[in-house]
Order: sequence, then structure tokens, then C-alpha cells
Amino acid sequence: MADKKIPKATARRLPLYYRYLRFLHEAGKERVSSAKLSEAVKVDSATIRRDFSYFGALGKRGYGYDVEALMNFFSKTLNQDRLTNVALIGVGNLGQALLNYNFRRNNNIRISAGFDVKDDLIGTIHQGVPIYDINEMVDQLEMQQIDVAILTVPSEIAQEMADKLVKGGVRGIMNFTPIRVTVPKEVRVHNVDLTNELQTLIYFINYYQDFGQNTEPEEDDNPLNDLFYND
Amino acid sequence: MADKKIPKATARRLPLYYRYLRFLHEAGKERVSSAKLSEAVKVDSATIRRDFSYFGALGKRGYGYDVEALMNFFSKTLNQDRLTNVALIGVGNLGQALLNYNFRRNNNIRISAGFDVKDDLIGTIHQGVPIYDINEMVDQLEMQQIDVAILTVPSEIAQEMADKLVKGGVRGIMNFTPIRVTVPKEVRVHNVDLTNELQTLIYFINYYQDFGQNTEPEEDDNPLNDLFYND
DNA sequence: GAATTTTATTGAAATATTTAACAAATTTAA
DNA sequence: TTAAATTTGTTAAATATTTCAATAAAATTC
Repeated sequence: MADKKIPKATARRLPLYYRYLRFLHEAGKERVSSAKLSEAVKVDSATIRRDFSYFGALGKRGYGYDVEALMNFFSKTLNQDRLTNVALIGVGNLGQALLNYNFRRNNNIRISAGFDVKDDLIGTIHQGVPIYDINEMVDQLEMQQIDVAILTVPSEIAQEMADKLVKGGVRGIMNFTPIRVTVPKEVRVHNVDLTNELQTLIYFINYYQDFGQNTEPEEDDNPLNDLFYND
Repeated sequence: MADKKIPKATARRLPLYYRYLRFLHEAGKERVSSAKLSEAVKVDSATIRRDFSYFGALGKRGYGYDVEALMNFFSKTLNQDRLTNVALIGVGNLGQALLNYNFRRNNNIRISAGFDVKDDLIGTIHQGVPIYDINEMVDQLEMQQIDVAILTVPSEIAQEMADKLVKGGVRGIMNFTPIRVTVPKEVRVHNVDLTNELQTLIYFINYYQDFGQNTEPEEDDNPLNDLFYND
């Protein structure tokens, strides 16, 4: 692995590259260029080459990239060569949808334990995943050595649950609650805030009509392309 | 008021500010400082002040910001002063969870129509939302003047559905499929890729910890950079 | 009412990220 | 075999974003 610092923006794109490489591999493709990749993942080809270059020279000039080799490289880089167990905290509405979602299908990630407070859920098995009492959470997390959790509980108990997760040794939290939880700096939190997403989208379509991703042939110059927000 | 362009990074944080202002208002608070806000939303106070300043002088020196006034300002800015109807394309696993999710509770956003191919869904009402045949989609979108859609269909038909959405006049798409759809540049797509999220999280906890980069002040992290790839 | 404190605003500096440009390596075609 | 075409890797430039520092205004305290 490269000993240079990987920019966060680059890190966030890696799964995207990885997924498309898997697709190409499955389709029997042996080589791919940054230009072709760019088309599929909608990231500028210069950015792709720049991203790859942080990891060293992965391609060949005049040739492109070897699909299988690159796929394997990213598989390792993304820890997809070993199974990652994930805990689901809160088996409610969204939680159950995520259980069904089945991350494992194309990935070495699976939800291996669920936790809830509801008596009628505790002790049951959903989609093959056992649901435990939240009181057992710290113990179970330690015992099962789980270090990633998905947090889908009511806002009111989000921080409390985050504290328990930290106590249980979890190092990464995917937080679906709108609360920005406080955790020690060595624990990583990714927030997925669906309401925020929608509001931002609505804001953008009203004020930034020009910046949508465009991959279609450029129409002629649109004065809106330099629209400024005035109010 | 400022006639400067609002940075996208700023725009993405607006809903976060808005939500916390609503909370403060409900709690009867009349004023708030950028420092206090910073604590709750986990964004550096300097960034908050800078963000606000793009919209003009919203606060008072030595005092802070008037909660109600600021809340109302953002309400307008985020179009929360009028109802936004959203279409749900694909009433499956995740789709139904989103129907239950009920964006409307604290927001002027509601899913007002669902679309699917399954006969047993078509014609039914879920959470008060009528489900239509996907063949009626273009017509219904036009008739109901819906301009935002949530896309939760199987990958294979993601592009096809996106095309229909565009034809129906939709200007914003929240895309839960892993496919990066191609749309005209005036249509905005926000990608929410749950598998990507998890993989990135796993990458971060493994890679960035090994390299000791977890001491950055940003550890609580700028949550809003996590989701979007299409900028 | 003067002194002190708080805190927004603003411009500038520091970081981070994306895009552009192009030499070097390789492949392909003639 | 050689010339043309392709495509990477990398440096530099351009953008975008965040953070810092200086200042000024308002509010509070004494």
C-alpha cells in the first residue's frame, strides 16, 4: 500500500471504482481505460488517474488498467478480502429494510447481529440475523468482535447508544439518526441523514439549476450556467 | 443581501442548521451563538459564521443570532415554507421503509405518489400514499407537477426509470441505486449508496487509523461531505 | 457611562480537491 | 520496422473549501 496520504475525497470514491471493476470482470473484460471508467462512474478521468496514482503505478501507458489486477488490488485495499461483521442497532422500520437489503450479496459485509428494546423482537431471527436485547449489546459486541455498527434508533437515544457502541469497542458508526453524536476521536462516524438529503436536493434544484451532472452532449451555451444566487 | 455564489459545501449544511434552529425554537431559546451551534451540529464555528455570511449579515455582534429570525430565513431559503411533493419510484424493501419514514413529520416534504410494476401493489395505498403503475409514471408526474423523485428500483432498470423521470419533468432525483444514471444537465442527481458508505467507513477505520490520521480536529467529521459524488 | 466581554463580519492564508496539460511508455496499424 | 495512435502518470494550475486573524459592533458589567 502506498505510504502517501490518501485524500478523503479519493477514499470515498474507491468503492465506486471497485464495484465497476467487479462488473467488468464479471463481464469478461480484461482491460479498461480511465476514460471508459469515467463514463460509468461519472468521475472525471483525470481525477480517476490522479486517485489511482496515490496508490502507485497501477496501469500501463498506452494500455490502460488490467481489470482483474486492479479489482484485486482494491479488494484488498477495501478489506473486501475478509468478512466484516456489522451490528444493527435498532430493528425498526429502516433497520428491517437494511436487514433485507443484504449488503452481503456482492460484498464481504454482513449484518451479523441486531439489537433492540422491543420484547417481541428480542430472541427472534430476522433474515438469518439474531436480535438481542440492547442490554446485552456491550457484551455481545465485544464477544463477537464487531467493530462497525449501523445506528437506526430514535433520535432520543442516539447518543446513549453511541456511548454503548464505543464501550463495546466499535470503531465505525454509520449513523442514520439526525443527531450528530459525540464519540472519541478514534471512532469514525458517517452520517446518513435522509431528510437532509432531500432538503439539500430541493435547495439545489431551486437555486443551482445549472450544476446537475451532465453527461449528455453539451447543448449550446446556456446563460443559466453562470447563475448566481441573488436574494 | 449577498449576491455571491453559495458554495455547495455550504448549501449541504443548511438543512443541518435549519433543523437545529427548529429544535432551539421549540425549546424556547431566543438567541444562539455560532459557538453553541457548532457544538450541536459538529461544524467548526468559523465555518458556520462563514456559511451564514454568504447570505448577508444575519446576526448581531456581541449577541449572536436570533433563533426565530434565522429559522424563518432558512425555512424560506430551503423552500420549507411550501409543501414539496415527492414521488417514490420502486415500492420494494427500501421504498416501503422510506414511506414509513415519513419525511413530513418535521418538514414540508411528503411522498405523494408511489410507482411500481407489481400488480399486487398497484392500486393500493401505503401509508396514505397511492401506488400507481410505472406505465402511468410520466403522465402522473406531469399531472401532479412533481419535480423530485426517490429512486429505489433494481439496478437493471435504474437508467430506464431515470429517463422516464426526466420525461415527466422531474428536476431532482435521490438515487438509492448504485448506478450512476445519465441525465440532462439541468436535472440534479444525489446518490445515496449504502454499500459504498459502509465500504468507505470500513476503509477509513482500517486505513486511516493505521496511519494515525485520526487526530485531525475533524474527527467528529464533516458529515456532509460523506454522501455526494456528483459535484 | 466607561470598560470589558462577547461575537459577527471580512479579508487573507492555508488546505483540499479537481482539472488541465503533456512527456513517456506502450500498443496498433501500415 | 516505423509511424501513428493511445493512454497513463505526474506536475502544475485552477477551484473550492476551511480556517485564521484582525476588526468592529453590540451587549453586559461595574
